[in-house]
Amino acid sequence: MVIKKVRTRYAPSPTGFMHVGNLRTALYEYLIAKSMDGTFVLRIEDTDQERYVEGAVDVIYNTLKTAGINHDEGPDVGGDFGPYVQSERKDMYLPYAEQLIKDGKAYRCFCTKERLEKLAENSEFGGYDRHCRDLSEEEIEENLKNNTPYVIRQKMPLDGKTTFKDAVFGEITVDNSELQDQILVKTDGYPTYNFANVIDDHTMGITHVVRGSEYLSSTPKYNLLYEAFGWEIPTYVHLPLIMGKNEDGSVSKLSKRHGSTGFEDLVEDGYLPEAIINYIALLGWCPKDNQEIFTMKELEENFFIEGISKSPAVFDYDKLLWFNAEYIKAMDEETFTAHAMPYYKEVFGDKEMDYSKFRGILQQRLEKFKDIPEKIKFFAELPEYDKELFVNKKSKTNLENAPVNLKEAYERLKALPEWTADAVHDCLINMAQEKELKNGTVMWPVRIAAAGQKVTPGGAIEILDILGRDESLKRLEIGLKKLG
RNA sequence: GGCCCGGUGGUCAAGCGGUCAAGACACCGCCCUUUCACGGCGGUAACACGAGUUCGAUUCUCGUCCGGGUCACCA
Repeated sequence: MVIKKVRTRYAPSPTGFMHVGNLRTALYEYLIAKSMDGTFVLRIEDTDQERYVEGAVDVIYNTLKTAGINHDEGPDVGGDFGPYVQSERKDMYLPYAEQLIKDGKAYRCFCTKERLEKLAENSEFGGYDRHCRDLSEEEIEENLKNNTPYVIRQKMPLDGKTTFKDAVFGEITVDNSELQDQILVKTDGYPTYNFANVIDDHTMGITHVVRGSEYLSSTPKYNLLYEAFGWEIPTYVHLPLIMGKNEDGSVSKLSKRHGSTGFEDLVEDGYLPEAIINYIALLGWCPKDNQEIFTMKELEENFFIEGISKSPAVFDYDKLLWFNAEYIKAMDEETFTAHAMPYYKEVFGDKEMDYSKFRGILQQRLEKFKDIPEKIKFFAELPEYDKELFVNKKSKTNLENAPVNLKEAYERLKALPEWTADAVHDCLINMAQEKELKNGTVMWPVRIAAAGQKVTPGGAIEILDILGRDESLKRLEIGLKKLG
């Protein structure tokens, strides 16, 4: 038995927006191919002339690239099955449709849009009444002669059932009477999505058709097409939908109204591409050992179709955020600083700072890089604050002892021969010991005076260290004045 | 509405006839501690319901209910 090499395809239409649901489909197609040493193909489905969006194809390229989903074949990289853009394959489809007409499996429909609209209004079920399915030769000839615009429809069987097998949902059977005589070729000569899809998948040798489960109910139509052509039916892998929470608590297919659902939006919001990929990989798929953090390479090695879930999954920003923080924590210094630099500049401009010290206080408490300015802006400028901040029960500080201890700390710090983190540390710790105070009783007022805010990344020592001697002492003086 | 699919804690999810029903996020508590965070430890919380099959059902079957998807000259 010859085992065919696995070929999957991602076939987005260029709308200028890359939804995470689509991205997850792309990811799974990629992973299915890679996990079986197969080929991943990118095909652009631009048969809808009216929806063409400038630059939309670039959005697809950029997204796939930054997400780390690299295609082996596609419009930009070529391949043996091109062209990879449907509009460039336009001429391929009509002959197939005409072949079907010849075989009695499709027919020309000359119905006007008006007639169809009326039909929809009057009928409970909607759908086409197969008016042109059995036109006489003469009628067809006449219409053709008059250049009456027509579409080509597929002749669905009127009775019986169609059964197909899906790799994740199992066997699904549908009554053929449910199936409409769907349009294969539009009046403008372009194929419909469904038709082009089948032709392209077959001619491109696609072995695994991976797509969202919203296509489950139209799959029998696809299969009837494959059968009509006598082609081998591919393996179907339908993916459970990604859902979004609505304001009223209900859920529905994730869409723009659920917030940032585009890959670019998410990145803009501060989520790292690796974190997004890692998160969506686990939305609807579970590894054998429950591992959570995955590199793309690990995903390629561990992915398996049986691990795909049947039930829809709600997109959870909290969990995504957790992944983001995990990825930040795992970064080496260079990577971290590269990501953080734009935000440092936002706060300090071109001023020289010791950024390695910022990494020290930030890396463990950052969920998104874009939170940096908010966290460190007090270094650039002492905020206005109320002296009540000096009061803290747990540290045993109050308005009576804070001025005393702060004054003492100030004097000791001022006398320090060198201003290093260690020196500051020893100085304050020694003071606490000598005075028989909790460390916190000394540290709290110092930190408050130095930072001017209750919560800070890092403690008193790190803050004094970064601030430097002059600025630190200046701020402590302000604090003393406030307390005095 | 017809058809299709799904239903394990708030969320993601293991499970695939016998388990005290994993784990992660979120939440709560304790510890660590110089605030916050990180880290460590612990806790609250689930098999939608009803029949049937079986010695035994979360697991298999059917029904009910709930949720979602789909019914275009859009993809």
